[in-house]
Amino acid sequence: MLQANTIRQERERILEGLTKRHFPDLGIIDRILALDDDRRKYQASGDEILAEINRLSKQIGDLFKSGQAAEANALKEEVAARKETLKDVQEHQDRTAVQLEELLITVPNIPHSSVPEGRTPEDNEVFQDWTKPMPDLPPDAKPHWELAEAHGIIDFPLGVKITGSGFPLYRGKGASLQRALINFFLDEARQAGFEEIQPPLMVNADSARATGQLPDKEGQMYYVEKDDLYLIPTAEVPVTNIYRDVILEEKQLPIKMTGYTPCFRREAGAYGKDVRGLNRVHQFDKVEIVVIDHPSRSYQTLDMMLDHVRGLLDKLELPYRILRLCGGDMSFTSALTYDFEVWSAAQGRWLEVSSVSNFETFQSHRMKLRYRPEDDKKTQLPHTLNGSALALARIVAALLENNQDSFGIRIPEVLHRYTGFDRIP
RNA sequence: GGAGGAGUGGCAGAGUGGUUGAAUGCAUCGGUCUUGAAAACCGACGUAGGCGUAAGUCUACCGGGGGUUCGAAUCCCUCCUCCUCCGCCA
Repeated sequence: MLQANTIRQERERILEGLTKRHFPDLGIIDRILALDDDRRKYQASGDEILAEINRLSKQIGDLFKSGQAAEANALKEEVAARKETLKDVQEHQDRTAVQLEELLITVPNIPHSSVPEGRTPEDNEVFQDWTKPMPDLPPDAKPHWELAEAHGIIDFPLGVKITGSGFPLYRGKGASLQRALINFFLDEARQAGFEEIQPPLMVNADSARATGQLPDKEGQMYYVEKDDLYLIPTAEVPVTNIYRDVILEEKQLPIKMTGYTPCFRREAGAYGKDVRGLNRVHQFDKVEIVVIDHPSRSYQTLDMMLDHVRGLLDKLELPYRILRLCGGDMSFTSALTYDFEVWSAAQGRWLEVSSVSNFETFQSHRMKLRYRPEDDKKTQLPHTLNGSALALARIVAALLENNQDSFGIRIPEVLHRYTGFDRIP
């Protein structure tokens, strides 16, 4: 969420940013500013009345103590009159504050200057293309869902039986491969200085709101009505919320965390070839990296995170490219996002396996995360960043397809010590 | 799930209706002293919002929300969390 103050001070930059996003309602900015003016006006007069009431109350107390009950009772009536006025002012103030909040929460983050123009995924910029050779597939190459079935490592129908579509069941070497990838990703993150976190897999509404899932992505999350809890769509939600309502010391920055969790996404209404096999599922495993850093360093940190993800994909020997998302395709909360896509050779398509973003102060403001600069008493908003490192299901899809030969599937060398086998079957 | 108790500043811990945003101790920061350090002493030390160039000043906040009252950390209602005992249980 943007701050009303920022909008007032940088109105032009905000308007340009929203234009780049193709945000349809630029008029909202001036409506916000008008509401904010109102809010301040109401607060000023409300505070003035409160101050007067406080003064009178003290006088009443003193009068009672010195036995002047009649004078005290006269003042009581004055207070009562002021409270009538106050009630009216406060109603206006509250209503204005609510309206302001409702508008502010609908304004997306302002894109970084490097974000390319564009409306749709086709407009995303290929930031780093794959220039090395693509996998050499056998003539009878199969898509991963057929390979998975042929080798008995993923059972989609069983997932349907037990739960429903989009909940794959991994078994045998398929299950081991999942576990191997998770451990590999976690070890790499730990070696890169990220603290490992095992967070709750359900969050309350406050947490979901803080990272921006509520209210804009409500339909994306599974909701447990009886306990008013949401299944997490990504570890980002619980892990970032560790620092909700926290004031950090500047020297604590950067804070680097990683966490493995299953992720649950409803993906309502999605069917067809895009969702075959592991391409899009309701439950998948992901290792997330989250960083809270000083605003002056956050874009270097973003580069560091890109390097980290590059390293993972290099070690897994998967062909990948990096996209810089255009203004129209970026998520609501992000200021700059890079997507990693791996080549899934048998399907002949790129699959998104990681999204690495800098949210600048958008999340920290929304969740009241601040830091205290060393040379200043006034708290500031740090930048928050996160990225997948990595999302499993599609990595597995690409791995199966790209590494198939006429006899089976070759496991990348880096995973051998985790799987305990080097081939499937 | 049942019964009882409790939630106050970074921590500990006073405070049951009237200069209490909140005593005191610890921690932290600045200073004096010291060759240096420690100790001792002096001082500072919450967050957010409004007004103001600033100094400053006003308002709100003692788990969350609501209420009583001229006035609430203090009384009432409600929710949440923690502790103890019982029940259940990976």
